[in-house]
Amino acid sequence: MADYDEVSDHTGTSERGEAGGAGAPHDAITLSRKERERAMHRDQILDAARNLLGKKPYTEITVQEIAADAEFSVGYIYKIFESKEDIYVTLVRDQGDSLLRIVEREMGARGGFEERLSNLVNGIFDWLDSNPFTATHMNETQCLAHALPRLAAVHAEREEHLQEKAYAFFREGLQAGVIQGDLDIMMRTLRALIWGFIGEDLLHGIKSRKWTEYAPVVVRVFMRAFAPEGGSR
Amino acid sequence: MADYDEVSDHTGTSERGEAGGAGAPHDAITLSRKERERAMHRDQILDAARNLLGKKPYTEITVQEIAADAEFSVGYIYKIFESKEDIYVTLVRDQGDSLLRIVEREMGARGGFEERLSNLVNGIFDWLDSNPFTATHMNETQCLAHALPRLAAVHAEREEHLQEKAYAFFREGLQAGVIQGDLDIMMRTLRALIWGFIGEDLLHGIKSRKWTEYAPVVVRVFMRAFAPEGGSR
Amino acid sequence: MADYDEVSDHTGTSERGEAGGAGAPHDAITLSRKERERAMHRDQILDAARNLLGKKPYTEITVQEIAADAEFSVGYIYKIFESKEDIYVTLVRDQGDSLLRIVEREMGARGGFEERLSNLVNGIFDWLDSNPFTATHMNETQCLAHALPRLAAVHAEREEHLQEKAYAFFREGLQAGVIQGDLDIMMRTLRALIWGFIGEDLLHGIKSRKWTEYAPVVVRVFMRAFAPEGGSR
Amino acid sequence: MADYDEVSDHTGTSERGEAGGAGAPHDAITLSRKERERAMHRDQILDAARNLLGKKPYTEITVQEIAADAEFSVGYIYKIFESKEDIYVTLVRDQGDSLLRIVEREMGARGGFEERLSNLVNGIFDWLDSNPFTATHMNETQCLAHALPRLAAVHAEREEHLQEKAYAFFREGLQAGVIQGDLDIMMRTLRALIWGFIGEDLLHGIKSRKWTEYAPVVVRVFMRAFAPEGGSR
DNA sequence: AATGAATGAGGTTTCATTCAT
DNA sequence: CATGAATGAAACCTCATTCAT
Repeated sequence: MADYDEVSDHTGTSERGEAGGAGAPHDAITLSRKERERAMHRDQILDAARNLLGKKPYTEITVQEIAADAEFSVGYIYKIFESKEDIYVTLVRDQGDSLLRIVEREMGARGGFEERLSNLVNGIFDWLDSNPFTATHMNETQCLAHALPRLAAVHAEREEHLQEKAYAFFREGLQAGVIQGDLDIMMRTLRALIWGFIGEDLLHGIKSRKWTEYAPVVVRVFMRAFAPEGGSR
Repeated sequence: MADYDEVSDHTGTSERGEAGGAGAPHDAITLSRKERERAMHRDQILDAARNLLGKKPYTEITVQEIAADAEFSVGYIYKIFESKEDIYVTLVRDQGDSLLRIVEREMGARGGFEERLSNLVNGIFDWLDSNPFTATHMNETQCLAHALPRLAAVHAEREEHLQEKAYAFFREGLQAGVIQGDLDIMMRTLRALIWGFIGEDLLHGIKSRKWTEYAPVVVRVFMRAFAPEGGSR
Repeated sequence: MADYDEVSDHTGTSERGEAGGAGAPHDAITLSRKERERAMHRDQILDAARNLLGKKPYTEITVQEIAADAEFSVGYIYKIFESKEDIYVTLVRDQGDSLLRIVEREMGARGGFEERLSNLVNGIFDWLDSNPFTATHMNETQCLAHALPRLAAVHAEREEHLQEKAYAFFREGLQAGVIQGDLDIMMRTLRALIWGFIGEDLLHGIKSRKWTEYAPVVVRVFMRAFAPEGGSR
Repeated sequence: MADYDEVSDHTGTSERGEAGGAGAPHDAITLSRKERERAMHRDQILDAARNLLGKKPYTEITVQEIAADAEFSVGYIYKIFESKEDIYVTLVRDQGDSLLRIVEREMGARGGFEERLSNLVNGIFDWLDSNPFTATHMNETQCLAHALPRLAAVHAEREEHLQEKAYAFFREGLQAGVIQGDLDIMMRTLRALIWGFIGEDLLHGIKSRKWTEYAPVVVRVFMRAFAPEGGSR
C-alpha cells in the first residue's frame, strides 16, 4: 500500500488537474477520500487489465472488456487513463518499478558477493512467482514496444537503470576477486539465465518444477562461468 | 464448395508435416507446372510476409499489404492460405524447420563434444544472422501463441523434437565424461544463453557486437557450468 | 423531482417570453440574494459559452469546457440550463434581444428617414463590432437551426418581430416620398447589404477595413436602389 | 458526364493507385468498366451525402447513414473516400466548381455589361435553384471551415479565383462607363445581394417567391447603386 | 446550493474475409 | 487461374447527461 503510493507518484499520465492557480495548493495529506477513491479505482482497473492480460495478448483485449471486468464504464476508464496504451504502459511501469526495487535491495545489501547474488536471484524468482503477469508478458512487452513508442521509452529507461546497478554490483565481485570477466557479458549471461529458466515454463504453460528451485542452479552456473581462472577447472 | 475443398488440398496449410525433405508427399515429378507455379507463389507470399514482419508486428500488418508486396491479389492469397494466421504459422514453421535442420546437422556430426557444441552454437548464430526474421520474431511468436492455437501447436511440436535431439546430444557428452549434470537444466541453460545473447541486441535494436562473436562465450560458459566436479573449482 | 420542477421554474429556459422588460415576471425586488446570485451565475455561464464560441464551433465545444471556463461544476450548469442546446439558444436569444433593441431604438428615433437609416446601420455595425459572437455565429446559428428546433423557433420569432418593425420603418420612408419600392424587397436588400459586408470579413477572418467604414456605403447603396424614379438624385 | 470527368480530375483525394511502375500507364480510355463503376459509386455516395445534408447538418450525419442511403457498406465508403470530411469537401468542391463554371461563362460572354450582369445573376439563381444543396449549405460550409482545415483551403482558393474574375468583369463595366465605384465594394455588394435574397428563403425554409424572380431586382439595385454620378438615369 | 465522478450510447475508422467476374 | 470490389463486425474513444454526496 505505502509501497503503491510511492509508485503512483510518477504514474499519472493522465492527471489533468484543473489546477486553478487561485485555489488550494493540493495539500497532499488533506485531499483524501476522493483522491484515495480515484487511486483505488485506478488500481482496480489495472488489476482487471492485468488479469485479462494473463489470458490473452494486448491486441486481443478490448477496453470494453477491461471496463466490464473492473466493473466501471468505458468512459470512466478514459477519465483515469489516457488510452488503452496508457493502461498497458502504466501496468508495465508499475511492475518494473516493483521488480527494480527488489533488485536494488538485494544488490545493495551487505554480505559476500555470492550470497548477495543468491539472494538476488531468489528474490527475483520469488517476485516473479507472485507476479505472474510480468513473467508472462515479458515477451509481449518487447513486441509491443515496437508499436507503442511510450512503452519502448519506459522499457529503455528501466534497462539503463538496471544495467547501471548491475555493473556496480559486478564490479564489487571483481574487486573481491570472486569473479572475473567482461561486465557486458556477465550482465547478458545473468539475465539470459534468469529469463531462460522462467521462459521455458511460460512457453509450456506448465511449470515442470517450481522456478524457485532453479535459483541455485542459476547462481552456480553464473559463478562457475565467471570463476577466476586461477583456481578453476 | 467442392472447389474449395479441392484447393485446400494442396494448400500446404498443415499437411506438410515435419517430414522435411525426407518423406516427400506427392510425386515431386508428376505435379509439374501448375503445381510448381503454385509453390512458387506460395513462397513469394511468404517472402513478402517475412519482409513485412521484419518491419512491424503481426497485428500491424494487413493482408492487403502482404498481397501488394507479393504482387498478388488478396483473393489469391486466400486461395493459397487459409487465413492470415495460416501465413504466419507457415512462416514460423518453415523457419523453424530450417533452424532444426541446422541443429540436427551440427549435433549429429562427428567430432568431440565441445567441438560439436561450438559448431552448433556457431551454426545457430550464423543462421539467425542471415534469418533476421526468426531472431526478431521469437518473442512475437511466443506472444501470439497465446492467441493463435495452431501456432502454439507448431511451436510445442518442434520443442519436443528439439528437446529429444538435445537430450541425445548431451547424453553423449555425459558418456564422454566431459560434462555432468541434469539434462533438463543443461537444455534450459543452453537455450537461455543462446537466446539471451541474441535477445539483448534485439531489444536495443542495435548490435553492440556481432552475435557471432558471442558464440565462444556461450560455449565457454556452458562448458564451465557443467564441467565435471573433479577438476573444477 | 419536485426539486427539479421548482428549479426549472426560474431557469430562464424559455419562459422568458418576448415580454422584453414590459411584463416583468416575479417581483424584481422580492427575490433577492438567492435569485440574484443565480442570475449572476447564469450570466457567468453564458459568458463562458460565448467566449468559447468565439473560438470554435458549437459542436467542438463540450459542456465540461464551459463548466471549467465558468468555474462551475457540470452539475450546476445542468441545474441552471436544461441542456447544452438550452445554453446556446439562450445565448442567441439574449444577443438577438440586444440587437433588436438597437434596431427599435434607431428606427423609432426622430429625424429624417435617411438620417435614421444611417443611424440604424451605424448602430448595428457598432453593436456587431462589440459583440463579435453574433457576427461570427450568424452562420452557425442558421446551420444549427436545422438540428435544434428550439433555436429555429427563437430565430423565426425574432425575424417576424424584426420584419414588422422594418416594414413600419420603410412605410414611413415611402410616405415621406424618399424611397419607393416593394417592402419585402427593401427588407431583403437591407439585410443582405448589412450581412454581406460583415460576412465577407468573417469569411477571411481578417478585416480589410473596419466594418463601420462600410456603413455609409450600405446607406448610399440602399438609398440609390430605392430612390423614387422621378427625381432620383 | 463529360463534365464530371473533368471535375473528378482534381477530386481524388484518396486515389491510392498501386502505381507499380512496371505495369500499364493507365490508358485513360482503356480503363473503362471498373474505373467507370468506381466513378459511378463515388457519385452515388456523394448523392446520398448531398441528400442527407439537405435534411440535417454535417455533424448530425453519420457515415453509417450515408452508407445505408448509398446502399453500400461503410467499408466501401472508406475505400473511396479518405474520411467523412473528405466526402464533404469533395461535395463542396464539386458544387463550387460547377457554379464557378457558370460564373466564368456568363462573365466572359459577349454583350453589354448590364446584359451580362443580368445573365450572370440569372444563371446563378437558376443553378442554385437546381442545386439546392449549395444554397442550403453555404452557411454550413462557412461554419465547418473553422473545424475542417481542408474545407477552408478549398473555399479560400475558390474565393480568390472568383474575386479575380469578378474584378475583371467590373473593370470592363468601369471602362465602358456604365458603373463607377470601388471594386471591393462592388464585389461585396453583388455577393451580398445574391446571397441575401437566397438566404432569406433558406432561413424560412419556404420560398415566398421563386428566387429567379429576384434576379432583375438584384441587377437593378446593383446598377443603380453604382451608376455613374453624372448621367445616372 | 453545488459538485464532479460515473455513465454508456454512439461516432469514425480498420481490416480479415468473401465471391462474382 | 486470378482478381479486387465489397462487406460488416468490432475497435477505440468522446461527451451530454445524471445523481449521490
